Amino acid sequence: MAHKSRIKYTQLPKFCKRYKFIMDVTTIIDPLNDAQRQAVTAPSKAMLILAGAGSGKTRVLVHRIAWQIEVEGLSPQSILAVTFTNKAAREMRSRIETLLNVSAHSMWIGTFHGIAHRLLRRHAADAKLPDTFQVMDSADQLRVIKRVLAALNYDEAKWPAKQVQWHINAQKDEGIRARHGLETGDVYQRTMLRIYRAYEELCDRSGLVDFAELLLRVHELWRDNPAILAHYQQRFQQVHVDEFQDTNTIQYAWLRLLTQESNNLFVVGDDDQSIYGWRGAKIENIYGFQQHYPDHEVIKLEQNYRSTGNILSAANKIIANNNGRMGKELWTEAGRGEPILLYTAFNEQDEAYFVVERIRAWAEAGNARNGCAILYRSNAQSRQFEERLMQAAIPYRVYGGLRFFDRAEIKTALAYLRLLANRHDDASFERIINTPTRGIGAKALDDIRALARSDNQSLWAAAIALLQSGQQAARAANALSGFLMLIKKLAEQAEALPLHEKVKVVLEKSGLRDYYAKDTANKGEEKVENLDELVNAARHFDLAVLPADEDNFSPLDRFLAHAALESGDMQAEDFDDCVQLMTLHSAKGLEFKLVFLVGLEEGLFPSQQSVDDIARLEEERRLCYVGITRAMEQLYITYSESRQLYGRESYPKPSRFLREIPADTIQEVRLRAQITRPVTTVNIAAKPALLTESNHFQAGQTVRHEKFGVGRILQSEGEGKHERVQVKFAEGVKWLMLSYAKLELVK
DNA sequence: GACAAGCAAGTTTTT
DNA sequence: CTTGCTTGTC
Repeated sequence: MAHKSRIKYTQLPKFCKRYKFIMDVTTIIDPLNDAQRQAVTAPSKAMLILAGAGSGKTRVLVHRIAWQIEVEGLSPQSILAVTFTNKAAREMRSRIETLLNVSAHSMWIGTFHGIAHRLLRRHAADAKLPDTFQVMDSADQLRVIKRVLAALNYDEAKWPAKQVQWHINAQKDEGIRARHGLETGDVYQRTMLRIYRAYEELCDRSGLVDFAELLLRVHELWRDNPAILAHYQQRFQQVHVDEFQDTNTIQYAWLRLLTQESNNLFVVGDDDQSIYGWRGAKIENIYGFQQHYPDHEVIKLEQNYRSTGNILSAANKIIANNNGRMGKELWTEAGRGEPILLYTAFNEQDEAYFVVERIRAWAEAGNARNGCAILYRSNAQSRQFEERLMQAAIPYRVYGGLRFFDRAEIKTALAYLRLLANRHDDASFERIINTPTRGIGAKALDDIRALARSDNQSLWAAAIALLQSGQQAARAANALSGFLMLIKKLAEQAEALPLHEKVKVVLEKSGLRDYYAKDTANKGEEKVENLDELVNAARHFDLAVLPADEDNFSPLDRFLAHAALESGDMQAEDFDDCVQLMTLHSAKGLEFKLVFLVGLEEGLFPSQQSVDDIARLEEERRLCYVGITRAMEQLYITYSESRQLYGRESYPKPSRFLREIPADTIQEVRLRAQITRPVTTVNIAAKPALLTESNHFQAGQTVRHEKFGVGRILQSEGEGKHERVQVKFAEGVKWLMLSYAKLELVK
């Protein structure tokens, strides 16, 4: 494909007139600052955009793509844009549509996995996959691994399935196949290799593809089929990547194959926000990029449009403690804003109490609750905040729970559908052969498995063979034949129906819906509702205007792929007016007017498992940087002097990250005096306990606690709701909040 | 096949 | 302390 003559657009206004889309060009260019504009209008070559938090990275991507189409004259089909999450892909697509006022559906905008899946569907045969291949999510994968372990007779206690899964995925992420492994390693290596091999065989026979496999397969497809690779190299004139610092080895290898001829790779990322090293993301890819594309250009986006000066100053100072950064300093035209507020809690309940109290006041001042977030390092921390919020009757929403498509009943229903799509899907076969129970027990299943293994065939084929052999007892044979007939009948009945009718028929005729309806003990009612919701989801799928499809997906295939690849989608709704609770990891990419960064304690944040390793500690620091830069107007940071951990009281030290915050950006909240006063970075840890005359309790008094028994008050501090006392009980010294500990004066 | 008791473990998560 | 999972019993 011949390249059109290209003009440099650095001096934009002069050239505008040459184009008929003058309006569009100004809408594309005008809202950008200099660095952004430079990135958007750069000629086609390898570009690395280092985009700090809140510096408009999505804007640059969106405007860059618009620029390519409107000014460079590229057709939408020649645009590829890759993201990590479906949410990011959706947002990019819709923003392009808004900006250009055209449909973007002919552009390939999607996740690495979504795009890989699409490619594999198109080139299934060349990728050595059956047309009917199905995508497994990680729960499916875990089940398959458990099966493999059982088949190989490995003790699950010694070889935990989770660990095996982690190992296999790590291998695939590095592009390593089981056949590449050597038998020479130690027992661990050899065993893992054997399991990996058996797992690969099973997946191949069942037509199952896990997430890592999607990427690896596409890499191999392109590597081994130069004609196919050349086709896509020519088709995609511009390749855009979001969150480049999160790419792993195979994803980057895949991008390089695609762009090695034209160097047409435009990546946006932030080394300071790389927080997924633990799951294979290679921050090194940013450095690799500079070597692999020698003619690349680097543009830094450092102007921040989100946060106040104080917040940015703290973020800059903290991240400056990391080594080997690309180097970047955020700045803003906005003023310094409010100081960051630091609260030292006595225990985790006090911490929650304080946070919720501030949220209540903030909401009462007329702010929308969903503009406010509580961010924590680990999920377990959410509980006390939830309890407090519930007591205060403040609606809240916790991110990261069980997702719709991950629910057991949904997975079972999907297994029926998958077996209809592909009879040799062993994982689905096993899941549903006796659910609902139909008298097929362990014996029958063992026989089927044995036959499948000896004849190297799928469980479905083996089941038919077993039945025909007539070796089973009449009862078992009847049960098995009943199951096979059921699937055959379902397939016939559902054949011509629209998707949602298919789902409905499957739920009814399989007896699955009845099975849960009768199960009153285990929230069966809720499960039935979920199953009905699945029918609904399928109906939406039917109604959605599917873009004219170049690929040969059946609606059922699409639906199943959607369930595996976009399982998070259904929980994204329902924002309402809720306080947002989430981990720091899930907060990446989001912003809130008011942010509470809680639990800044050594051992918790940074996490205990990370403190001995510089690389991991630096990732924790980046996580802290991510957390701080979520805040737009006001940031609170809290830590507790005591915390219940695994049923034990612990007395953690304040997080080292606190000491990295410049003193002139932060103030300590002093409830007792109802004022805030500046705090120096040195004395944060050394907070003297204050001895005060208290309303009811005084040092020296003896009190009774319903759980700890009788004790003596050592000291007290705080007033009103925040009054607390330190009491020496037989089992130790405790700080108690008078507002919840029901203390009784003994004398 | 359902249910209870016993036991071990206990960051971060998307696809 | 909690949760989730395996084990054992009816």
